[in-house]
Amino acid sequence: MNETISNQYNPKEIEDKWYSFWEDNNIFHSEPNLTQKPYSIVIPPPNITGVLHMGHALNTIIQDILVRWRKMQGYNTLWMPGTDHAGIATQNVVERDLAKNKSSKEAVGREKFIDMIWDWKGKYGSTIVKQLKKLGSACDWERERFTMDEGLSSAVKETFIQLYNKGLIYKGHYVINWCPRCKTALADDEVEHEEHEGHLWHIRYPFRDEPHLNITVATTRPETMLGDVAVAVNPSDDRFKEMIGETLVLPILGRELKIVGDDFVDLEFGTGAVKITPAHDVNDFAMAMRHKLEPITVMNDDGTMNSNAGDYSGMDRYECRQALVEELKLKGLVAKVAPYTHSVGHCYRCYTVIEPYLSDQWFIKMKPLAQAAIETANNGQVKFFPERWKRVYLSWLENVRDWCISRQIWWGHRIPAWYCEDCNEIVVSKETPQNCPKCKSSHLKQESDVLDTWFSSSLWPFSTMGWPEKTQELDFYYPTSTLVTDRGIIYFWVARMVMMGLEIMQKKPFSNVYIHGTILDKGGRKMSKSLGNGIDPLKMIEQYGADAVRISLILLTTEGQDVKLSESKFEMGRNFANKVWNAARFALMNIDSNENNNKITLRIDNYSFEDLWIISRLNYTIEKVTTALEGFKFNEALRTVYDFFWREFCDWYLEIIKPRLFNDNKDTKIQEDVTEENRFAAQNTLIYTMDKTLCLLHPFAPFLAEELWQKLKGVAGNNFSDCMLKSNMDFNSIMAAHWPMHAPENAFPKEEEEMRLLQDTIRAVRNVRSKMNILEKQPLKAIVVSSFKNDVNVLNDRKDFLSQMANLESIVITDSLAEKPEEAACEVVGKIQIFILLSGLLDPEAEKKKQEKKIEELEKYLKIVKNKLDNKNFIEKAPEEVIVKERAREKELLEQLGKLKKQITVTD
RNA sequence: GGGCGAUUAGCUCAGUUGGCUAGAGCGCUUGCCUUACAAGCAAGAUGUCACAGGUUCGAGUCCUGUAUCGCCCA
Repeated sequence: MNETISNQYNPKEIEDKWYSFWEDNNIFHSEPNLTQKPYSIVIPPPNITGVLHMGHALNTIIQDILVRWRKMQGYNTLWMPGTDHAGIATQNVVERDLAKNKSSKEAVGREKFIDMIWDWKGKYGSTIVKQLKKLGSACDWERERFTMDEGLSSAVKETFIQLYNKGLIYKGHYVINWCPRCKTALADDEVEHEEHEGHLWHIRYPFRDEPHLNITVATTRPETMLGDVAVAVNPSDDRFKEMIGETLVLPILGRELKIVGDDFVDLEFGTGAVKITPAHDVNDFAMAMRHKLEPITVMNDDGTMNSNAGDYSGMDRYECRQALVEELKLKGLVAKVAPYTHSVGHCYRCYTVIEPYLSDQWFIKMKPLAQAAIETANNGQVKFFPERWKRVYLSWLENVRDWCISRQIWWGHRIPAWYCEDCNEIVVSKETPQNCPKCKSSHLKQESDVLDTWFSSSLWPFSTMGWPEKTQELDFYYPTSTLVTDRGIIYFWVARMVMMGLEIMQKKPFSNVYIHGTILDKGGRKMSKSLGNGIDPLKMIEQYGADAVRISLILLTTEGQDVKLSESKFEMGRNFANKVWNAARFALMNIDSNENNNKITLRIDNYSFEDLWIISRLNYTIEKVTTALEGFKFNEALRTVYDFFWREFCDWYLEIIKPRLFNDNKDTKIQEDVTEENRFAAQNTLIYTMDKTLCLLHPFAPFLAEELWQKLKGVAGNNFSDCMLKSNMDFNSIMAAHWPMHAPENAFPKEEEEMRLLQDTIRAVRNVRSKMNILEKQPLKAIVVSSFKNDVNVLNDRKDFLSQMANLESIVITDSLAEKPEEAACEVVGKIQIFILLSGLLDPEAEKKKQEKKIEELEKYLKIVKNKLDNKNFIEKAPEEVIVKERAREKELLEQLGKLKKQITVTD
């Protein structure tokens, strides 16, 4: 007996140990090596403000599975980790701290404020990294990057300059999405739309020359009317077309407004006449440009009304709305107030209602970049899993507008542009310029805006590998292999990485994009802080172990579908981990140490039937798991290992081989048949199967797999036949073991077929036992009848096997029975009939009823099968193999029924 | 308004190219503390595959439509 391990798996005892072992041995790290095949993944960099949630956990686990699996397959694997500076989010956190002390970023100043954020980052910015490690992430931490570190900042500047010089970046005066709380511009996709039940106000605008007449316009945001510069109607609208060119008077401010004709106006909306407020609406701005109208901005950057708003100046936009409507009502200018549901944009960081706002911003021209990104997906160079996300990606790219990249915040990459205070020249440069290149003035002022955080994120796949320097990493690992992410950032991040990769590197950033589902709560709602319905992965790791969390999540996640999660679901993973642990415990208790084993040379005939069976099942499992992983079907891969390990290896194989292992126990049946070689063959198969299964399991449950693999290896030794794989590294770790290979010579279909027959027979006996309330420990007498000679032969060969697994004291196997045994319970399964002799225990009435019920059931099935076979069309059109199958089924059913009916007659 | 996904056992979900007497986990019933595991073992029960049409020898699977729920875009 070898080292005994606890009879319950305790993950806490081993997880940190193995993580340190992997880190200390530098096994997560890789270096470019042109003789090897690369496999690389860049992590979606979590925000430094982030705290690990279930979404991160799932995302991380999937990447870890891929990385560990490919590493075992012999790829030179890089998983590039890092974090994102998260401009607005991080700035908000530090601002909130300041506010607690009655201070503000304005009070401390830009430079000091940025220092404070760096301090904050130093203190808390690695929280999430530590949490990722708890999950077991095999990231190359030596290469960890941060979007604001020196190298990445250089990449950002370089990219900006390249794009600017190519005319793909420009500065312009346009209506953008403005968050009045964050006081910054946002990109279109950073605005979240939500249906609001608001109102549609119909407001009368009188004609200048005939004040008793008016045109009614409809708006959901009446406060913006203060910025109106015209009223537009559709030129084909018979109601209004005669009025084009006439002049209206804007109520309250008295501004004169021309009526213009524009096709854009929707005849159906509101009254058919719309006010034009170019400074506060994107469409109005476009119309104003067409009609050469000068925009008038009526708000400040904090959402209060500015001096153009007359008496309303200084009022908050919503106060203003209310007051202004009151005034209009008093003046009799409100024609109608209709309830109106419309979509309202909110800031994705603070959920404040977005204000369309005219301002000076920097933009990237998207059309040319998008075109290349579209082609790359269309020609299959970048593939999506599941494929449907390709369409989502494409539809965004096809309709994308120019990307507003400037942000009026302080934390981020400052735009590398300077303005000459003398001649207004814009200088874009990587280094701070000393003089204006145009007028030689030294009065240069740097642009105060920073870049959208997603700008730096879009460079992530190559900036992390050292670009703009020429590095070996870029040569070897770029383009990366797979990107794993959530559907929520297909626009923000995935599409932009493709555009930037193609533009800057002239190569796609990755080949595959795997989009996983979103983790929801029990009721199918998104997990969120405000709802308080989140499940903390760290708490679950603490409670169940990291492997249990990993196993459970993967078992629950079918390709790309959302996952409804509750805490109790983690029991599934824990129970499986415990099962694996205990199987290994069994192995450790029942294998000899390696010295003994080395004395014996095994030949194929030392192996028993069940050894070949489990080797064959394992072989099949290896193929299925590998294929599933290749298709990103993680759930199917793990489910396959799970079913094999539990339902075949543990439930059957381990039970079957017990007598061969317990050779010092004289009570065990069929002891005398066990030779030294045969016993060793069982041990060898046991170890072999454990070894390979742990390898298959390792990407999913790395801690457990490593612990048990090391333990078994410690006992079984390196030279234990060929069952243990040599490490491809200088030291031993399952991380460096070879991924098991499917091999045709390990398939034993005959044994698999025979095992099915045996299992059916054994289950039938156990079934009788259970129905008759006979304890397992009580041996039974059985007679097995089959008119199929092959079945009889197989069963005869495996008599001991049957006796052992069904606890039979005697067993008779025959191809026919002269008469039905007295007082016997009968089961019919497949082609065979089993009698269990139960003198004095049997209730003949109950037995008869049971048989009748069975006959009824079988006749129902027979009818279905007959109907098929009697159908001429079926015989003509169905494939041969299907017909053969149905015929066999018919034959079997007839056989079963014949036996059962005879049975009844005899009983009567 | 447009797009996508879901609807299968009490619950959570699998179900590849149509061949299905529709599966798993949890829960439930019965019996077991059997020397790896009670986080376990053995045996079992449970379904108008959302609905309505259609294609087909054959539909949970393919097509059309409807309903409900969810997500995204405008």
